[in-house]
Amino acid sequence: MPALAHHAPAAELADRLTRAEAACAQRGARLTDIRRTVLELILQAGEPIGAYALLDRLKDKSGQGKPPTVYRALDFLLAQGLIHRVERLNAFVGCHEEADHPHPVQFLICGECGNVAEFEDQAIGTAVATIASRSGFVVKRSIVEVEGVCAECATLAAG
Amino acid sequence: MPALAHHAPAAELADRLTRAEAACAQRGARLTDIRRTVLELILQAGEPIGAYALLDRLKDKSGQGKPPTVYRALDFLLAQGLIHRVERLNAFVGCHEEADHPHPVQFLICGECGNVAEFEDQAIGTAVATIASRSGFVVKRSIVEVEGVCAECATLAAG
DNA sequence: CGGGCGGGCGTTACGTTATAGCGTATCTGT
DNA sequence: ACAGATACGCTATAACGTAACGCCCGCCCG
Repeated sequence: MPALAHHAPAAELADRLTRAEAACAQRGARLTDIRRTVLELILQAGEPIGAYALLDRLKDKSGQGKPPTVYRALDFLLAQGLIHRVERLNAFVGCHEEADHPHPVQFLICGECGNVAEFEDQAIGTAVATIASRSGFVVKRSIVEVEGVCAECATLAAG
Repeated sequence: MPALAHHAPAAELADRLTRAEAACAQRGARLTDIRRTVLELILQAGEPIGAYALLDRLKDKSGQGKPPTVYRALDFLLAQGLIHRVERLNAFVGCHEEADHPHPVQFLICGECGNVAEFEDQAIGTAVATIASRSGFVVKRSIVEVEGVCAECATLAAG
Protein backbone atom coordinates (compact mmCIF):
# COMPACT_ATOMS: atom_id res chain seq x y z
CA MET A 1 0.00 0.00 0.00
CA PRO A 2 1.50 3.30 -1.07
CA ALA A 3 2.40 5.31 1.98
CA LEU A 4 1.77 8.65 0.33
CA ALA A 5 -1.46 7.81 -1.41
CA HIS A 6 -4.09 9.93 0.18
CA HIS A 7 -7.45 10.60 -1.25
CA ALA A 8 -8.12 14.26 -1.30
CA PRO A 9 -10.86 15.45 1.03
CA ALA A 10 -14.21 15.37 -0.70
CA ALA A 11 -14.49 19.14 -0.59
CA GLU A 12 -11.21 19.60 -2.44
CA LEU A 13 -12.21 17.03 -5.02
CA ALA A 14 -15.46 18.82 -5.68
CA ASP A 15 -13.61 22.08 -5.94
CA ARG A 16 -11.17 20.76 -8.49
CA LEU A 17 -13.98 19.33 -10.56
CA THR A 18 -15.80 22.63 -10.45
CA ARG A 19 -12.73 24.48 -11.61
CA ALA A 20 -12.18 21.94 -14.36
CA GLU A 21 -15.72 22.54 -15.54
CA ALA A 22 -15.15 26.26 -15.49
CA ALA A 23 -11.92 25.98 -17.43
CA CYS A 24 -13.56 23.82 -20.09
CA ALA A 25 -16.57 26.09 -20.35
CA GLN A 26 -14.30 29.05 -20.86
CA ARG A 27 -12.64 27.37 -23.81
CA GLY A 28 -15.79 25.92 -25.29
CA ALA A 29 -14.64 22.39 -24.49
CA ARG A 30 -17.30 19.95 -23.46
CA LEU A 31 -16.66 18.17 -20.19
CA THR A 32 -19.21 15.41 -20.72
CA ASP A 33 -20.39 12.92 -18.09
CA ILE A 34 -17.87 10.29 -19.08
CA ARG A 35 -14.99 12.75 -19.19
CA ARG A 36 -15.97 14.23 -15.89
CA THR A 37 -16.29 10.81 -14.32
CA VAL A 38 -12.88 9.72 -15.61
CA LEU A 39 -11.32 12.90 -14.26
CA GLU A 40 -13.02 12.32 -10.94
CA LEU A 41 -11.72 8.76 -10.78
CA ILE A 42 -8.19 9.93 -11.50
CA LEU A 43 -8.35 12.59 -8.82
CA GLN A 44 -9.87 10.15 -6.35
CA ALA A 45 -7.12 7.64 -6.95
CA GLY A 46 -4.53 10.03 -5.54
CA GLU A 47 -1.77 8.14 -7.31
CA PRO A 48 -1.06 7.19 -10.91
CA ILE A 49 -3.78 4.98 -12.32
CA GLY A 50 -3.77 2.95 -15.53
CA ALA A 51 -6.33 3.13 -18.29
CA TYR A 52 -7.72 -0.32 -17.59
CA ALA A 53 -8.01 0.28 -13.87
CA LEU A 54 -9.98 3.38 -14.75
CA LEU A 55 -12.09 1.33 -17.09
CA ASP A 56 -12.91 -1.13 -14.30
CA ARG A 57 -13.98 1.65 -11.99
CA LEU A 58 -15.96 3.29 -14.72
CA LYS A 59 -17.82 0.06 -15.28
CA ASP A 60 -18.47 -0.26 -11.55
CA LYS A 61 -19.96 3.18 -11.54
CA SER A 62 -21.95 3.26 -14.72
CA GLY A 63 -22.05 -0.33 -15.92
CA GLN A 64 -20.68 0.61 -19.29
CA GLY A 65 -17.44 1.14 -21.10
CA LYS A 66 -14.89 -0.43 -23.41
CA PRO A 67 -11.22 0.54 -23.85
CA PRO A 68 -11.93 3.28 -26.41
CA THR A 69 -14.35 4.89 -23.99
CA VAL A 70 -11.59 5.50 -21.50
CA TYR A 71 -8.88 6.35 -24.00
CA ARG A 72 -11.02 8.98 -25.64
CA ALA A 73 -11.77 10.58 -22.32
CA LEU A 74 -8.08 10.49 -21.46
CA ASP A 75 -7.17 12.13 -24.76
CA PHE A 76 -9.58 14.92 -24.04
CA LEU A 77 -8.36 15.47 -20.49
CA LEU A 78 -4.74 15.46 -21.64
CA ALA A 79 -5.52 18.00 -24.35
CA GLN A 80 -7.21 20.21 -21.78
CA GLY A 81 -4.22 19.94 -19.48
CA LEU A 82 -6.37 18.53 -16.70
CA ILE A 83 -4.28 15.39 -16.36
CA HIS A 84 -0.81 14.21 -17.25
CA ARG A 85 0.47 10.94 -18.53
CA VAL A 86 3.36 9.32 -16.69
CA GLU A 87 5.23 7.60 -19.49
CA ARG A 88 7.31 5.45 -17.25
CA LEU A 89 4.22 3.91 -15.67
CA ASN A 90 1.76 4.01 -18.54
CA ALA A 91 -0.52 5.74 -16.11
CA PHE A 92 -2.28 9.02 -15.51
CA VAL A 93 -2.35 11.60 -12.74
CA GLY A 94 -4.35 14.74 -12.17
CA CYS A 95 -2.53 17.96 -12.90
CA HIS A 96 -1.66 19.66 -9.66
CA GLU A 97 -1.95 23.09 -11.16
CA GLU A 98 -4.86 24.94 -12.45
CA ALA A 99 -4.94 24.18 -16.12
CA ASP A 100 -4.95 27.80 -17.14
CA HIS A 101 -1.52 27.63 -18.65
CA PRO A 102 0.30 24.79 -20.33
CA HIS A 103 3.45 23.94 -18.47
CA PRO A 104 6.31 21.51 -18.72
CA VAL A 105 5.74 18.47 -16.58
CA GLN A 106 8.31 16.97 -14.31
CA PHE A 107 7.80 14.03 -11.98
CA LEU A 108 9.55 12.39 -9.07
CA ILE A 109 8.45 8.76 -9.11
CA CYS A 110 8.95 6.71 -5.97
CA GLY A 111 9.64 3.09 -6.77
CA GLU A 112 8.74 1.99 -3.24
CA CYS A 113 5.35 3.51 -2.60
CA GLY A 114 4.39 4.22 -6.18
CA ASN A 115 3.64 7.84 -5.56
CA VAL A 116 4.41 10.56 -8.00
CA ALA A 117 5.14 14.17 -7.14
CA GLU A 118 4.77 16.77 -9.84
CA PHE A 119 7.17 19.68 -9.78
CA GLU A 120 8.12 22.48 -12.08
CA ASP A 121 11.70 23.56 -12.16
CA GLN A 122 12.62 26.53 -14.25
CA ALA A 123 16.26 25.54 -14.56
CA ILE A 124 15.39 22.27 -16.26
CA GLY A 125 13.09 23.98 -18.70
CA THR A 126 15.78 26.51 -19.50
CA ALA A 127 18.44 23.88 -19.94
CA VAL A 128 16.22 21.90 -22.30
CA ALA A 129 15.40 25.01 -24.31
CA THR A 130 19.09 25.84 -24.59
CA ILE A 131 20.05 22.42 -25.83
CA ALA A 132 17.19 22.37 -28.29
CA SER A 133 17.81 25.80 -29.77
CA ARG A 134 21.50 25.03 -30.11
CA SER A 135 20.66 22.25 -32.54
CA GLY A 136 17.67 23.92 -34.16
CA PHE A 137 15.26 21.50 -32.55
CA VAL A 138 11.71 22.78 -32.04
CA VAL A 139 10.34 21.59 -28.70
CA LYS A 140 6.72 20.46 -28.56
CA ARG A 141 6.67 18.68 -25.23
CA SER A 142 9.29 17.74 -22.74
CA ILE A 143 9.13 14.74 -20.49
CA VAL A 144 11.16 14.64 -17.29
CA GLU A 145 10.57 11.66 -15.04
CA VAL A 146 12.95 10.94 -12.20
CA GLU A 147 12.80 7.49 -10.68
CA GLY A 148 14.01 6.83 -7.18
CA VAL A 149 12.91 6.65 -3.58
CA CYS A 150 10.96 9.39 -1.87
CA ALA A 151 11.97 10.86 1.45
CA GLU A 152 9.32 8.97 3.43
CA CYS A 153 10.25 5.59 1.99
CA ALA A 154 13.97 6.29 2.36
CA THR A 155 13.43 7.11 6.02
CA LEU A 156 11.39 3.99 6.58
CA ALA A 157 14.06 1.86 4.98
CA ALA A 158 16.82 3.47 7.00
CA GLY A 159 14.98 3.54 10.31
CA MET B 1 10.96 6.98 -44.41
CA PRO B 2 12.88 8.77 -41.67
CA ALA B 3 15.08 11.41 -43.20
CA LEU B 4 17.78 11.06 -40.62
CA ALA B 5 17.89 7.32 -40.43
CA HIS B 6 21.25 6.29 -41.71
CA HIS B 7 22.77 2.96 -41.27
CA ALA B 8 26.21 3.30 -39.91
CA PRO B 9 28.98 2.24 -42.23
CA ALA B 10 29.75 -1.43 -41.84
CA ALA B 11 33.18 -0.68 -40.47
CA GLU B 12 31.79 1.45 -37.68
CA LEU B 13 29.20 -1.17 -36.85
CA ALA B 14 31.87 -3.82 -36.57
CA ASP B 15 33.94 -1.52 -34.45
CA ARG B 16 31.11 -0.88 -32.02
CA LEU B 17 30.39 -4.57 -31.73
CA THR B 18 34.01 -5.28 -31.05
CA ARG B 19 34.12 -2.69 -28.32
CA ALA B 20 30.92 -4.05 -26.83
CA GLU B 21 32.49 -7.48 -26.70
CA ALA B 22 35.55 -6.06 -25.04
CA ALA B 23 33.49 -4.18 -22.47
CA CYS B 24 31.51 -7.31 -21.62
CA ALA B 25 34.60 -9.46 -21.41
CA GLN B 26 36.18 -7.00 -19.04
CA ARG B 27 33.21 -7.28 -16.68
CA GLY B 28 32.77 -11.01 -17.00
CA ALA B 29 29.45 -10.53 -18.77
CA ARG B 30 28.64 -12.98 -21.53
CA LEU B 31 27.74 -11.41 -24.83
CA THR B 32 26.18 -14.53 -26.33
CA ASP B 33 25.18 -14.99 -29.95
CA ILE B 34 21.62 -13.90 -29.40
CA ARG B 35 22.61 -10.85 -27.37
CA ARG B 36 25.22 -9.86 -29.90
CA THR B 37 22.78 -10.28 -32.76
CA VAL B 38 20.13 -8.17 -31.03
CA LEU B 39 22.68 -5.45 -30.38
CA GLU B 40 23.76 -5.61 -33.99
CA LEU B 41 20.16 -5.28 -35.18
CA ILE B 42 19.61 -2.25 -32.97
CA LEU B 43 22.76 -0.57 -34.22
CA GLN B 44 21.90 -1.40 -37.81
CA ALA B 45 18.44 0.10 -37.47
CA GLY B 46 19.92 3.54 -36.89
CA GLU B 47 16.68 4.68 -35.29
CA PRO B 48 14.58 3.48 -32.36
CA ILE B 49 13.30 -0.02 -32.91
CA GLY B 50 10.64 -1.90 -30.97
CA ALA B 51 11.01 -5.29 -29.36
CA TYR B 52 8.70 -7.01 -31.80
CA ALA B 53 10.39 -5.50 -34.83
CA LEU B 54 13.65 -6.83 -33.43
CA LEU B 55 12.00 -10.19 -32.94
CA ASP B 56 10.94 -10.29 -36.58
CA ARG B 57 14.44 -9.50 -37.76
CA LEU B 58 15.90 -12.01 -35.37
CA LYS B 59 13.62 -14.68 -36.82
CA ASP B 60 14.63 -13.66 -40.34
CA LYS B 61 18.25 -14.11 -39.42
CA SER B 62 18.22 -17.21 -37.31
CA GLY B 63 14.75 -18.69 -37.80
CA GLN B 64 14.12 -18.77 -34.09
CA GLY B 65 12.83 -16.62 -31.28
CA LYS B 66 9.82 -15.80 -29.14
CA PRO B 67 9.13 -12.58 -27.22
CA PRO B 68 11.10 -13.66 -24.13
CA THR B 69 14.12 -14.30 -26.31
CA VAL B 70 14.27 -10.67 -27.30
CA TYR B 71 13.27 -9.21 -23.97
CA ARG B 72 15.95 -11.18 -22.17
CA ALA B 73 18.58 -9.95 -24.57
CA LEU B 74 17.30 -6.39 -24.18
CA ASP B 75 17.46 -6.66 -20.39
CA PHE B 76 21.04 -7.74 -20.64
CA LEU B 77 22.05 -5.00 -23.05
CA LEU B 78 20.32 -2.37 -20.92
CA ALA B 79 22.08 -3.62 -17.81
CA GLN B 80 25.40 -3.40 -19.62
CA GLY B 81 24.63 0.12 -20.76
CA LEU B 82 25.01 -0.85 -24.40
CA ILE B 83 21.54 0.32 -25.33
CA HIS B 84 18.87 2.67 -23.97
CA ARG B 85 15.13 2.42 -23.81
CA VAL B 86 13.10 5.32 -25.16
CA GLU B 87 10.07 5.32 -22.88
CA ARG B 88 8.01 7.56 -25.07
CA LEU B 89 8.29 5.18 -27.99
CA ASN B 90 8.55 1.83 -26.24
CA ALA B 91 11.64 1.35 -28.32
CA PHE B 92 15.37 0.90 -28.06
CA VAL B 93 18.45 2.66 -29.37
CA GLY B 94 22.14 1.96 -29.19
CA CYS B 95 24.05 4.00 -26.68
CA HIS B 96 26.13 6.56 -28.48
CA GLU B 97 28.82 6.50 -25.85
CA GLU B 98 31.20 3.88 -24.87
CA ALA B 99 29.52 2.00 -22.08
CA ASP B 100 32.40 2.47 -19.69
CA HIS B 101 30.49 4.77 -17.42
CA PRO B 102 26.81 4.92 -16.59
CA HIS B 103 25.36 8.24 -17.56
CA PRO B 104 22.05 10.03 -17.47
CA VAL B 105 20.22 9.69 -20.74
CA GLN B 106 18.56 12.54 -22.55
CA PHE B 107 16.85 12.37 -25.92
CA LEU B 108 15.57 14.73 -28.57
CA ILE B 109 12.80 12.87 -30.38
CA CYS B 110 11.69 14.13 -33.77
CA GLY B 111 8.00 13.50 -34.36
CA GLU B 112 8.40 13.95 -38.11
CA CYS B 113 11.21 11.66 -39.08
CA GLY B 114 11.22 9.47 -35.99
CA ASN B 115 14.85 9.99 -35.26
CA VAL B 116 16.25 10.28 -31.81
CA ALA B 117 19.38 12.17 -30.82
CA GLU B 118 21.04 11.33 -27.54
CA PHE B 119 22.66 14.16 -25.66
CA GLU B 120 24.10 14.69 -22.24
CA ASP B 121 23.62 18.04 -20.62
CA GLN B 122 25.25 18.67 -17.31
CA ALA B 123 22.88 21.47 -16.36
CA ILE B 124 19.85 19.21 -16.52
CA GLY B 125 21.51 16.59 -14.40
CA THR B 126 22.46 19.23 -11.87
CA ALA B 127 18.99 20.73 -11.79
CA VAL B 128 17.43 17.33 -11.24
CA ALA B 129 19.86 16.53 -8.47
CA THR B 130 19.09 19.85 -6.80
CA ILE B 131 15.34 19.35 -6.89
CA ALA B 132 15.68 15.82 -5.62
CA SER B 133 17.97 16.59 -2.73
CA ARG B 134 15.79 19.48 -1.70
CA SER B 135 12.95 17.06 -1.01
CA GLY B 136 15.07 14.18 0.22
CA PHE B 137 14.37 12.15 -2.89
CA VAL B 138 17.01 9.56 -3.80
CA VAL B 139 17.51 9.45 -7.57
CA LYS B 140 17.96 6.07 -9.21
CA ARG B 141 17.42 6.94 -12.84
CA SER B 142 16.34 10.03 -14.64
CA ILE B 143 14.45 10.12 -17.90
CA VAL B 144 14.55 13.19 -20.11
CA GLU B 145 12.80 12.90 -23.45
CA VAL B 146 12.08 16.01 -25.46
CA GLU B 147 9.54 15.69 -28.25
CA GLY B 148 9.50 18.07 -31.17
CA VAL B 149 10.81 18.59 -34.66
CA CYS B 150 14.45 18.26 -35.58
CA ALA B 151 16.29 20.94 -37.52
CA GLU B 152 16.22 19.01 -40.81
CA CYS B 153 12.48 18.38 -40.68
CA ALA B 154 11.76 21.94 -39.60
CA THR B 155 13.75 23.23 -42.57
CA LEU B 156 11.95 20.90 -44.95
CA ALA B 157 8.60 22.03 -43.65
CA ALA B 158 9.53 25.70 -43.90
CA GLY B 159 11.23 25.50 -47.30
C1' DC C 1 35.64 -38.00 -13.02
C1' DG C 2 30.97 -36.85 -11.69
C1' DG C 3 27.83 -34.30 -9.26
C1' DG C 4 25.83 -30.03 -8.23
C1' DC C 5 24.95 -25.34 -9.41
C1' DG C 6 23.86 -21.38 -12.07
C1' DG C 7 23.12 -19.02 -16.24
C1' DG C 8 21.11 -18.94 -20.73
C1' DC C 9 17.68 -20.37 -23.61
C1' DG C 10 13.16 -22.66 -25.65
C1' DT C 11 8.39 -22.82 -25.11
C1' DT C 12 3.56 -22.16 -23.72
C1' DA C 13 0.48 -19.34 -22.12
C1' DC C 14 -1.19 -15.21 -20.56
C1' DG C 15 -1.54 -10.28 -18.99
C1' DT C 16 -1.48 -5.46 -20.11
C1' DT C 17 -1.77 -1.40 -22.94
C1' DA C 18 -3.55 0.90 -27.05
C1' DT C 19 -5.86 1.81 -31.55
C1' DA C 20 -8.51 1.12 -36.05
C1' DG C 21 -12.78 1.46 -38.06
C1' DC C 22 -17.54 1.92 -38.44
C1' DG C 23 -22.19 3.01 -37.20
C1' DT C 24 -25.38 5.78 -34.24
C1' DA C 25 -26.76 9.42 -31.34
C1' DT C 26 -26.51 13.99 -29.70
C1' DC C 27 -25.37 18.63 -29.75
C1' DT C 28 -24.64 23.28 -32.12
C1' DG C 29 -25.35 26.98 -35.09
C1' DT C 30 -28.15 28.89 -38.62
C1' DA D 1 -35.70 21.75 -39.10
C1' DC D 2 -31.42 20.89 -41.21
C1' DA D 3 -26.36 20.25 -41.90
C1' DG D 4 -22.14 19.54 -39.92
C1' DA D 5 -19.38 18.40 -36.22
C1' DT D 6 -18.65 16.05 -32.05
C1' DA D 7 -19.23 12.26 -28.87
C1' DC D 8 -20.00 7.67 -28.04
C1' DG D 9 -21.00 2.34 -28.50
C1' DC D 10 -19.06 -1.68 -30.24
C1' DT D 11 -16.10 -5.30 -32.41
C1' DA D 12 -11.93 -6.59 -33.34
C1' DT D 13 -7.08 -6.58 -33.30
C1' DA D 14 -2.52 -4.63 -32.83
C1' DA D 15 1.36 -3.80 -29.94
C1' DC D 16 3.95 -4.43 -25.80
C1' DG D 17 5.47 -7.27 -21.98
C1' DT D 18 5.94 -11.21 -18.46
C1' DA D 19 5.23 -15.63 -15.58
C1' DA D 20 6.50 -20.12 -15.16
C1' DC D 21 8.56 -24.38 -16.24
C1' DG D 22 12.05 -27.41 -18.02
C1' DC D 23 16.25 -28.44 -20.61
C1' DC D 24 21.02 -27.94 -21.68
C1' DC D 25 25.53 -26.68 -21.09
C1' DG D 26 29.62 -24.93 -18.95
C1' DC D 27 31.96 -24.38 -14.70
C1' DC D 28 33.68 -25.34 -10.26
C1' DC D 29 34.56 -28.23 -6.48
C1' DG D 30 35.34 -32.27 -4.35
